[in-house]
Amino acid sequence: MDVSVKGEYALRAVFDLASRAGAGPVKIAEIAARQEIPQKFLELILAQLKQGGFLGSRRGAEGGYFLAKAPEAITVGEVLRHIEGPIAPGQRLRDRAQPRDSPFPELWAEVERALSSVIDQTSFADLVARWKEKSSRQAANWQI
Amino acid sequence: MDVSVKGEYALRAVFDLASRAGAGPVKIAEIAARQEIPQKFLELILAQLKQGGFLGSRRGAEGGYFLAKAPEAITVGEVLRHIEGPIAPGQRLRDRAQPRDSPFPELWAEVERALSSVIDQTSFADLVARWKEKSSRQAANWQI
DNA sequence: TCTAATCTCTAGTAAATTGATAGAGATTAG
DNA sequence: CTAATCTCTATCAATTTACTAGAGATTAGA
Repeated sequence: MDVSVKGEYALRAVFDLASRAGAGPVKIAEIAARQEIPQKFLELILAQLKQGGFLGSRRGAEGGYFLAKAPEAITVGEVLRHIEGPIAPGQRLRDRAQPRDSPFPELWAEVERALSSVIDQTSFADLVARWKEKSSRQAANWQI
Repeated sequence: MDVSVKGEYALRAVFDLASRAGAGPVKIAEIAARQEIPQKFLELILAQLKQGGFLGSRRGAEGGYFLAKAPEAITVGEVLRHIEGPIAPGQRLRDRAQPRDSPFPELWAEVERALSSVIDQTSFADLVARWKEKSSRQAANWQI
């Protein structure tokens, strides 16, 4: 019921790119350093995110990765589902037998709705906005 | 981000006992058969649930397991957390480095609140009530 | 007191998943 | 050309997951 390290790395990477959207390709090595992600591991994750349509890339010198869509158009839920597979609980036993009329499928549906109300409603533009908000408040405190 | 098979078995077992609350000990073999859980695996799960204070047991002939509290006093969240460990996301990297002021801790907190609003507010008494509701509606349909 | 029925405790284990690492190849800017 | 990057394929150790095995302890009832 938690998010894998890989999933969290993926979110951080997309966030990193979202906070630099429009400024050209960003090198894997830069993202790895800033977000403290093992570089070779990050390479695999970025490739998977590209294959999922979230990122674009350019090879060669001055190459790197960039968002394939606007930050407003990418949600946390989409990225997480693409990296982690189905997020909803109650899936592991869905193929196996389950006793006739159990109350659990309904419960899992409720859980999924609750989860979705957060992760599918939060875009990377939202995350960047909140992060800038917080940074500026901290800066204000420093003044005092 | 899903519930383990073990976790779902645990919920089913507690549900099974909740739907028979007050009627004396229930044998592992019965629960295993009704809920379609491998018996030897279920034994371990029930022992863990007992150790968590959810169940009581009696050994020997006519022995079995029973709820240690009223069904109203046991929530899905409690059982799940006891079997699965922390349910909240964003925990895997909590010890390792994370970049200064990231927007994710706040996001994980939101996710946890959303999750909690379902699993910590749903008791096994609720589950049994919903299940009886559904059963009686189905019975009504059969009449027609 | 016997005995059959149960829970209990300790081990073990095959398969899958996780979180990486290694290195050669393809592509591009300058 | 060449240095800088992304890309592709393999490999791998550690951990977790979902079980199974079997002997031991306890209890109800005859």
